[in-house]
Amino acid sequence: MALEHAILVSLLEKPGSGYELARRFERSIGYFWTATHQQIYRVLGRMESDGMLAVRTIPQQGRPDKKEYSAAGPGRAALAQWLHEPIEPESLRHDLAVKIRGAAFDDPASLIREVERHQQAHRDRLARFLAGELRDFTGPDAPAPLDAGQELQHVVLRGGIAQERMTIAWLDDVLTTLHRLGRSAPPATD
Amino acid sequence: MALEHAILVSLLEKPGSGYELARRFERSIGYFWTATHQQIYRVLGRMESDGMLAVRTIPQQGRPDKKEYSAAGPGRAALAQWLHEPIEPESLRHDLAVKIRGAAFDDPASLIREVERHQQAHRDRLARFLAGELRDFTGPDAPAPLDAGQELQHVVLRGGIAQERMTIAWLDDVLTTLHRLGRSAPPATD
DNA sequence: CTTGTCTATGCAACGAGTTGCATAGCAGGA
DNA sequence: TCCTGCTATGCAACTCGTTGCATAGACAAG
Repeated sequence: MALEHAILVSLLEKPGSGYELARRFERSIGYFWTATHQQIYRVLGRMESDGMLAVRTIPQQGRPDKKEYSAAGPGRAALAQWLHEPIEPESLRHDLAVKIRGAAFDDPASLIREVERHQQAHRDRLARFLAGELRDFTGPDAPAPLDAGQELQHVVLRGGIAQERMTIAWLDDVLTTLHRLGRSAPPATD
Repeated sequence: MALEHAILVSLLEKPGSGYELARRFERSIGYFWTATHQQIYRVLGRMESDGMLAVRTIPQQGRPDKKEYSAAGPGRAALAQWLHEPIEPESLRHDLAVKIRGAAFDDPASLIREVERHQQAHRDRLARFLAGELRDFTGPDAPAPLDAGQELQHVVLRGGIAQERMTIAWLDDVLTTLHRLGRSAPPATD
């Protein structure tokens, strides 16, 4: 149920349309939450009919009207209430780990390419995160001093950076293990 | 759709009932995947009717019969096929990060307790992972040398350990930031 | 001129995951 | 004695998330 709250946070940071929100979820919000435009439109519609959001319809030429949402009083109050409720620590879901463990019943070496592909995706994501950090928080064009909201955005981004670095290092460990098993052990054929 | 595959991996490692699988998902499989008994029973039923699993009914006294599942030929073949298909790198879902960023619109200091609670949960999980590593892989009672399956289980567990260590360190960073904002900045009231 | 991409919204169907409840005997502690 | 918890399975109702599709004009590249 945190998608609602992620949307509220994003709209408090800056009002916007469903389409704009979807693009933010590909960028900065995407550091810690993903959502497709479908989910976003559905949840926005529900929140609007629950009176959690204010809407302003902006007519446009040659394209559908833009509906700009903002988090009005009730939405902001709902967010504040949620912030004071305890939540459960995350549970893990890691498909690649399922594959790694499953490789015992196939050829471990055949997974090497897949692991390398994932590692490259994480390297790319790390590069994007570092570029964003430089642009928004630590580079010469960044505002100084940062306000509280920016400090909090920065510490969340540092979490994403740490996550990617850790994952890249772990996948090195996985690759070393797969290479070692490929040399010493034939595929399991039990 | 990876729950099916996680179940297949677990059943290949050792056949068992739905109930036993549910408990494995609280332990070793839980390093990288969680599932409740409801999900497991439902998926087991579907896989059984699809002929992916072999079932053996074991009568018991004073409790319902146990249905012991094992991954027969078709199930194993399906797993092998999935292992050779590429999958998408994980997308992140981190409720606590939503809260941290939302704290800009509330009192940052009021989140400190919640973050500390999460950090403690991660410390506990790290302790469980380290105890499991000692028991199964690096301690005096562990088998030596490890076979390929055990090596792969170990590298997955090392991933969990690295994840928990990274998270604990990041939450230190978050706490430092929240304390700093609590001292210097009043809650946003815009 | 056609193909593709971007803006902007939305429906429909499906599968995945959560929560509450139900059955039912057996064992152990307050 | 009562209450809690363990083994063992399962139904029902719900929300969340994904995928495919549809509309429709603007604009750029080939």
